[in-house]
Amino acid sequence: MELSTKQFRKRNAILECLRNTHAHPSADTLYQMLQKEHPDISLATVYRNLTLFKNQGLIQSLGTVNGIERFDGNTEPHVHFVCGNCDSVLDLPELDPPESLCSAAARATGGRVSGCQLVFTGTCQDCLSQE
Amino acid sequence: MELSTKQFRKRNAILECLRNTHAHPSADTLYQMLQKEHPDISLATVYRNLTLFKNQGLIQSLGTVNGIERFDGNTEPHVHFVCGNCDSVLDLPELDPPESLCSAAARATGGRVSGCQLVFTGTCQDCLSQE
DNA sequence: AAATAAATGAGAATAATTCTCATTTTGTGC
DNA sequence: GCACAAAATGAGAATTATTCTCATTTATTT
Repeated sequence: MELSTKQFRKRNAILECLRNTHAHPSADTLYQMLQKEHPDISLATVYRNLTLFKNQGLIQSLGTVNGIERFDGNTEPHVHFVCGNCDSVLDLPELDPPESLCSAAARATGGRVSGCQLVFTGTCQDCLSQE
Repeated sequence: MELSTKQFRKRNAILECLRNTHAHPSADTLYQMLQKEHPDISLATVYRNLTLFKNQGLIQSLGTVNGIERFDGNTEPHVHFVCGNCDSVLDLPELDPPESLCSAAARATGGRVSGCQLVFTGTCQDCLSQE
């Protein structure tokens, strides 16, 4: 049987697009990236499905950078760097993620710890060289 | 000479209020806290001065929790815990802040690292006991 | 193929934050 | 103390990322 593009839900396209980039895009950036392949996609659909994926644990939110939420299709624990100049987000696979400290954090709070995030901030290499 | 309340700028009140709480409040929460002493304060003034303090390094932003920015009057490096149920933010002074890893992060990125944040997420003790 | 359920598009609604501008307060020089 | 300039503030409008509504389209089930 033939599979036309239309048969694939846009939902899958959104997830794949996010998984295939290291740019840690916002909903709107993702929307623009998707328009090449899906010219009729709606921004609401992108938001809707990102929320869905988040709740399902298929993706993670990095929180907001300059008031805009950023997403990561890689749910493996890893460390991030955020450039305060150009708002780019980089992975730092060289550094150990702090998951091993979760139990200590749970002990300290008396609550349940389900995740953690380590984020460095500063100026990225590209922005530094353009000064 | 007598010091009437009016002589004190609201700016100072905002900074003091933030420094005297461990609640990591939002701008609006801070606004409500301030209204007892300053019934005529404006929400815009709270936002304005928080932005100012942030730029001056007098306070730090914790980023957003559920789309709302949270602030911390304590600029000493320390670890945070965010409850995903009640949105409360707790300090974890028991855990080592990750500042020592900044140089490794700078090496990994090739950029300049000016700060870092370690945040644990989960369910706080209070919310756990209410289940 | 009919009926039901799920997903989507378009635009309106919401809400946190920022902006504008008139007014008030503070600081400075006389 | 008084006139003037500079800074801070209040009130509400403007902005904007995100969510919601609902009619339509697409997928699934029988």
